[in-house]
Amino acid sequence: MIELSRTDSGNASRSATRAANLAERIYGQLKRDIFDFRLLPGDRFTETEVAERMGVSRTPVREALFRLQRESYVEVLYRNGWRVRPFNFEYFEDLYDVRTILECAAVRRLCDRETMPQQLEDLKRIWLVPESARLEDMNTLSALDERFHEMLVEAAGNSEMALIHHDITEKIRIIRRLDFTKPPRVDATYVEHGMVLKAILERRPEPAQMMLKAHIEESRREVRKITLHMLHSARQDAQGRE
Amino acid sequence: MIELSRTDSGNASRSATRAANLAERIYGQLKRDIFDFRLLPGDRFTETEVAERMGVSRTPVREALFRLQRESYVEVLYRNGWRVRPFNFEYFEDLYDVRTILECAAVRRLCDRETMPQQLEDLKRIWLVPESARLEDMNTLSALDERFHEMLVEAAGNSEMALIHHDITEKIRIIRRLDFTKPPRVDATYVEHGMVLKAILERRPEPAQMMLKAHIEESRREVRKITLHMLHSARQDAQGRE
DNA sequence: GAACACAAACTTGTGTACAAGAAGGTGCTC
DNA sequence: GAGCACCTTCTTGTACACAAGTTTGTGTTC
Repeated sequence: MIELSRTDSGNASRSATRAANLAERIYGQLKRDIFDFRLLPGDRFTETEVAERMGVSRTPVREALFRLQRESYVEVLYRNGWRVRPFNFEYFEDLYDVRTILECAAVRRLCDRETMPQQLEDLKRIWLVPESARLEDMNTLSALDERFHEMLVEAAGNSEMALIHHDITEKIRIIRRLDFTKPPRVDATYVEHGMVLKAILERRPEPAQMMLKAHIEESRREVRKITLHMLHSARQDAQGRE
Repeated sequence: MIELSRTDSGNASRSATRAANLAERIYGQLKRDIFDFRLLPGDRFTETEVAERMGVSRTPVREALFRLQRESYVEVLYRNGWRVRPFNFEYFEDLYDVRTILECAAVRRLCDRETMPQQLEDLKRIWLVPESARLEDMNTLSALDERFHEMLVEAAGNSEMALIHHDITEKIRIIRRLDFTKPPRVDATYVEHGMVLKAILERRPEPAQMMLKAHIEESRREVRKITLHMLHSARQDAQGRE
């Protein structure tokens, strides 16, 4: 089976299961609420409200909220409740840019190495496969795509860079998933990832960076188109529920 | 007077003054304790201990500690106290690398612009001065050096990149200050900053990046030498006090 | 009817009490 | 004396009570 593990201290989908402490569980739950648009950008809520809904006291709720605040998902209004941070497209654009910078730097470093790290082998096994062996499940692919980019950076060997990149990945996941709603992008992803990998293995940093950049740019463009529509319908859903 | 303001939500030296809430004050105080080696890497302590010393309850102390944990200054041992994270030189090396990557990317972007942002003018007024007008106070220079690099990144116009770079700056400040303990480095800093600025203003990205890289590398080398000695004597001081 | 003062209802910030669990010392057994 | 079980002590995790301050609605005045 494919190994994709990571220390992963902030994954919204998994942190709920291993609930070492309440605060972490609340953190995961809130994050998922935001990601699944149950809590919409701009929505206001109070600590007591969350505490009652989750059946715990305010203490762990506050701890979770402070973490989410630090990660800029929510903001506190002095003695006046909390708010899910409104969508800011410039924010995501900026994050995409930083992501590109870091990944390109990682690729450059990889090409400079004489021996390739294990991660590259793992990636080859996943992405350099015949067309018939390509996966089709959107959720799996979305997760694999994330791991492709993260593992590239991890392979470069700078843990702090990998950590920062991981944080960015977490932050843009909320809109990035939308990239995999259309099948054509799936095939394109296989092709583009494959080309990047080959360029790295052939130690050709310039083409590798260029293709990686183009690939991210393509995905970003796709997401940009979908997000507005998505947000709109989520708002309508929410109104329908009221 | 020179304007160097920044939103700056985590500066150890300033956050204590404007104590909006206790948690922030404790945060600043603890950070300063770590920076000034009153709390040494590896030192263990408890929440109650800190709370009593600062004359507050555990609640704001915990909030402050969680922030410091997230910024990887301290770590919690499950139901067994807290510890100042032991010095890890690889950690600082990695951060220096990421810093270099981000600043080089910023410089590249700056060179691509047709009009230069205001920040560049400010930096010129500080660093492109005759030798006679150079400042000599180490603390001021250390702060100005930090702002030079931060402002370069801010000038590039990507707020998220600037934020990440700012976080890194905060994290390496504890050892970076040591760079300004020797006068020769002061002169070198003036020369090197000046050269970088000129190269940017002349829209020559390659030399600009190379010089910036060399400058950071030089500073890193200097710090590397001093840190070990510094840490050693801090440990001896601490033992003498016991 | 409009504007202002006031009070009631909430909200977060902080302090405190108690619960769950880890570590280390103490006494017992062999 | 060595090893083990137990218990005390101390730690963080959580709940809850109260303080400080904001908002909002209501009543009064003009």
